[in-house]
Amino acid sequence: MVQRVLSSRGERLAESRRNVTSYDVARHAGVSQSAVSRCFKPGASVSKKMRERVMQSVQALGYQPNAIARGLITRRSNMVAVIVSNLNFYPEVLSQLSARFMQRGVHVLLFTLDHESDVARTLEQVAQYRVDGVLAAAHLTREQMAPFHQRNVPLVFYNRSYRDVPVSSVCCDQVQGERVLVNLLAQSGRHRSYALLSGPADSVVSMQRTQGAIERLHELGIRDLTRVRGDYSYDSGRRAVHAIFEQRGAMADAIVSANDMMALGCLDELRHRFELDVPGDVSLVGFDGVRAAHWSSFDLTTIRQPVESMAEAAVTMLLERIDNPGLPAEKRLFSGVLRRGATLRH
Amino acid sequence: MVQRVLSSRGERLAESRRNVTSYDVARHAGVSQSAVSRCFKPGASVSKKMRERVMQSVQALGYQPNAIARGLITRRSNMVAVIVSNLNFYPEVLSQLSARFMQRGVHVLLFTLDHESDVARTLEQVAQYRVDGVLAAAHLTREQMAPFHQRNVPLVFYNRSYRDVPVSSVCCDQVQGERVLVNLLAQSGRHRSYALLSGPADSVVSMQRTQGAIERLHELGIRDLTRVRGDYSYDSGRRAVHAIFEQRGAMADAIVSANDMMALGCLDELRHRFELDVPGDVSLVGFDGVRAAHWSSFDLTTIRQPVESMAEAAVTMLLERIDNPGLPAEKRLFSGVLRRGATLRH
DNA sequence: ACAAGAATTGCATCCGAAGTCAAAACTTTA
DNA sequence: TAAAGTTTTGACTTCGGATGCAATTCTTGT
Repeated sequence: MVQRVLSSRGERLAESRRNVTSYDVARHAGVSQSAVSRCFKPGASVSKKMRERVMQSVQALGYQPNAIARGLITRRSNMVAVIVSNLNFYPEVLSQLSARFMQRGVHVLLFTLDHESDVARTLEQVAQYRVDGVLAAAHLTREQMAPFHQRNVPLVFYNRSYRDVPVSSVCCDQVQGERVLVNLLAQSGRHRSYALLSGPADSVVSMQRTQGAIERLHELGIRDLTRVRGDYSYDSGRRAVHAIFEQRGAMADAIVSANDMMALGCLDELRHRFELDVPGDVSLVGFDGVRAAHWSSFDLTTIRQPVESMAEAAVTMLLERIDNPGLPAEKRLFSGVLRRGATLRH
Repeated sequence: MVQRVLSSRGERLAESRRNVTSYDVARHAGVSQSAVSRCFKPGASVSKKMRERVMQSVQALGYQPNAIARGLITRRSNMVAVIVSNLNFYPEVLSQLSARFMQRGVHVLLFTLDHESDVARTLEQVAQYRVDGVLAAAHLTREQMAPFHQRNVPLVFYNRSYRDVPVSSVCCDQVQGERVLVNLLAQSGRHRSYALLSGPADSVVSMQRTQGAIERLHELGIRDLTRVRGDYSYDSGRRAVHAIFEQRGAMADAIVSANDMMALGCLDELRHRFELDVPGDVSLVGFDGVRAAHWSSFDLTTIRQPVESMAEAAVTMLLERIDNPGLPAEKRLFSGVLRRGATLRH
């Protein structure tokens, strides 16, 4: 009962404070609705006098064009979906993407995925909002991509590439990056035993990094390699150090971590729990170039992903494809930038 | 010329692959469009037979209701705007908010603000998309809030409270948190000189924290207080240590930092540049409870903001107000949780 | 089997802006 | 000044789904 009363009051309120529409403006200015609409279309045929009159009414009434209605008729929502998994790990990526989209007047509908989220349902939602494009920093199966291709919705992946699928992507060259790091470790000539700390089994990025490292270690004829797995988190890095120790019965001379967070965990555990010196006793390399890797407690040797360039490229690629649906898929691969820190023995 | 050809091809494509509409489904199923619409409205009056027939056609044609069109007629976009400043600092907040909104079937239109972004323009965009509500983890002036109040769009602030404005907010009690920290420092009885490291001048949160600390220090009769200012970043924390040293001619016994990031910068600079012992020579406290504060290199004493509870509260408050516009503004204040680390002398 | 009532369905209209096209209002030229 | 050309303007339709209401179908009771 109370509920009813409240909601009816709400309705009355909503009724009285209905949003100002282009018709209201038209009436107020004594012109047609079309005229009002045209005043908001850049490059439309409107006389100065008309534009002034309309804008005056717009000001007077506080009119704001309804982007929803506009989207319906133009079939352009002016929104893109950004799908990210584990937002916590790489906040800079989203931050960069968002800023760049906003700058170009495109709005971001954000979808975050975690292990418990229903990907299918999420993608359904993405489809229902008729976004103009999708930027995915998350893994999708081919079946999940298919609807976008069918509906001709441009799709660009960030740091996920699908070898045999003609879909656009912007990636950092994980394999090459790891090779550079392994080279660096090998060059010092002071490491006999290596440990490789991978990321989650279902992460393609981790797989590529791991593969790059193994490949190069193999080429260099390095046999003493211990492999452990983490989940990209700092804590799993700490645990990994114990796993390595238990597996070998001693610590490795060099640890190659699939990302920075885990590397930092390793570093802390090596120093504070094992009381080992890095780089004196153990060398350590990471991947990503997160902020904390630069902190003076760590000064990690790592490969920095050129996030700014990658974000710019991804945004540009997506918007180009929105404006021009005929463009073919394209994969852009950026090289990571080596950052020499102090976690590597010379 | 090429342009023209391409775009006309694009149009033709778009024409042929037009999205499936409810009319298409209706025709395919031999029923009316209303019937199709009703099948997607929970609790609508539809017979089993009808629903089956319609759903079969829906499957066959791959129909997805157009959320834009629905939003136009229902005046409910089912989207909320989330406005955040400096996304990099508190990724967990956005992550929590996004997950909770998604879980309740509400979509997030993300707006990020930085110092160079045009707030007015951004808010205009928010208004044009007719979002059902706004969750702001950023500072807005009263004038900037006004349009939302006028249009009856619920607005909830995260960690920004406006003393004299009747607007809803969910905050962490900054003042009380700082008082707890100062008490802790004072209790040890080993600190004579204090330094207070504030955040940016335009940050209300920083002001409150600073105020809480000063207030309590004053009550405790502590006179030896050096004040410096940072910008919340790790690097500014490092610089602050130098500023303190220069200002006093010596290091302070205790440093109260307005956030964790700066505290970590201080910590690193104290240890590695000044070669001082923390907590042996200097005690240090932060605020926020970011991940890195827990890392074993730091083990910072800080106040953890209960992000999960706060995000849940903010989301709930906003959605309640969307469903029931009559609800009055409400301010919820959560206490921070003291985390005793190892940066405090006993 | 039929009337009364309940449940289901379809028609018509609406949401708010944009685009088409022809009429109207200006310009320019002869 | 009239004719021809150009620019502006407004009437009307459209986008795709939701909803009030009347028409229809299905129940139920007698």
